[in-house]
Amino acid sequence: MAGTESGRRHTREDVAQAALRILDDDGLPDLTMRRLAAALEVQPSALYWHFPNKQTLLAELADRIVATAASRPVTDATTQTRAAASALRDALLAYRDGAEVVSSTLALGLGATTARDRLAAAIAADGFDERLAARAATALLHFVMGHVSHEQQRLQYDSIGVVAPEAAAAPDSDDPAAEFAFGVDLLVGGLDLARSGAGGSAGAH
Amino acid sequence: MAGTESGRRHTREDVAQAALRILDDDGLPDLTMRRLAAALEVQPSALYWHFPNKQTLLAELADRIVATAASRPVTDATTQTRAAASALRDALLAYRDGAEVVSSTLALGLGATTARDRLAAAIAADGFDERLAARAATALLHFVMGHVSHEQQRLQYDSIGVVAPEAAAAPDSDDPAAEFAFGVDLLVGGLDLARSGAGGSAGAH
DNA sequence: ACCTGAACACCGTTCAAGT
DNA sequence: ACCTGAACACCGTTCAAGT
Repeated sequence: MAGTESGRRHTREDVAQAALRILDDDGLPDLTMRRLAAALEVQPSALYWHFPNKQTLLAELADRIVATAASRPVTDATTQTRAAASALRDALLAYRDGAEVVSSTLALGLGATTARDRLAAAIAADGFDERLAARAATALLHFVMGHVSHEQQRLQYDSIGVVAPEAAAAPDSDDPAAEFAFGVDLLVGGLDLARSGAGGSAGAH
Repeated sequence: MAGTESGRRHTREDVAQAALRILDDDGLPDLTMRRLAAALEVQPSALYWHFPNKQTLLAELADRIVATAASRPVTDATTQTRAAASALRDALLAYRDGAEVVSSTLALGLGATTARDRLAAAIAADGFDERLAARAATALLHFVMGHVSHEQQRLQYDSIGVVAPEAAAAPDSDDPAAEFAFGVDLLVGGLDLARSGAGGSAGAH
C-alpha cells in the first residue's frame, strides 16, 4: 500500500520502469502519457523532459523487452535457430503486448534490431553462410512477430470476452507453442533444403 | 471539385467506401470517426447508426481488403501456394495500412478468415493433406502479415522522413518482393520436406 | 536538472431529440 | 430510417514559468 513512488524527482530509468509496469499490468492501450504521469505522481508534461515523445519511450521499452531474451544451452544441429526463435518468443510474451511494442518500433529502425541480429547469429551458428542467414533471419523475424502479435492480441481479447463465436472452437487456439514450433520447423526445413544445395525452392539466387 | 458526397442520407455501403478512401489517401492514423463523418458531411454520432463501433467498421474494411485478392492462373506444383501468398500480399498492399487493418481484426476473429482459408486451400491444392495444410496456412499467414505490416509501416515512415539512420542502408529495404518470395520459399521448402516423408524437421507430429 | 499549470487541438462513444 | 446537438471522458504535445 505504501508509496513505491513517493519521492518527487525521477530519472529516465524510473519513467521506463513505470511504463513497463503499466504495460504489463494493463496493456498497451492503457499505457498513456497521462496515466504514466499519474503513476509517477507528476504532470504529463514532465515526461517530455525525459523522452521527446511517446514513440521514443516505446522504442526504449522495445529494447528492454528483446534484451530479456535468455539464451539457453543447445546441442543439436540447426537447433540454435529454434532456440533463438523461442527465446525471442518468450521475451515477447514476458510483457503484455510485447510483440506490438517491438514490431511498432522495428519498422522505424528505432532499436530492437537486436532481435534480428540474434536470429541471424543463431542461423549462422547452425552452419549457414552470412548472406543466407541474414535473409532467413528477416523471414523468421516476421513469422515470430506475426505469430506472437496474434497470440497476444487473442489473449487480450479473450480476457475481455470480446471473442467472435467462430474463434471459439477454431483450429487456432489449439496450442500456441506447438503452432509456433511448427512454423519455425517449416522455415528451418526450408533452410536445410537450401544447404543441401538442391536447385529447389529456397536455394538459388 | 463538385460534391461527390453532396446528398444527405447515406447507407452502410457509403460509410465503408468513404472509410476505404480515407484509409488509402491518408492512412490508418487519419481514419478517425470524426474525419470520416466530415467526409460524409455528417455529425460523428451519425456513424454509429451504421456501425456499432470503430472496431466493427475496421473489420468490414478488412473483409473488403482481403476480398480483392485476385486469383491468377498457375501451372507448376507447390505453386498454388506461392501464388496465393503473393495474391494476398498484393491485396494487402492495395490499400494503405491494409496489413494493419486486417491483422488487427484477424485476432478477434471478426471476419478476414478468408485469408487463411484461401492459403489453406492453395496448400491443399498443392497436394498436402487437410490437417497439414491448415497448420501450414496459419504459419504462412503469420509470415505474410508480419512481412507486409513491416513493409507498409516502412513506407509510411519513409514518406514522412522519420526513418532512423541505420535503416537507410540496411539489408532490409533491399527488395521487399524478393524478400517476401524468399520467406515463402523457405516455408514451402519445409512443406516439401514434410511431404517427402523424412522424419525430418517439420514432418512428424 | 526537473517539474508545474495551462492551454491547443484533438479522440471514441452515448443519448435524447429531431425529421 | 437516418441524422443533429450536446455532452462525457479522454488523448499527445507545447511552452512559459517555477525551483
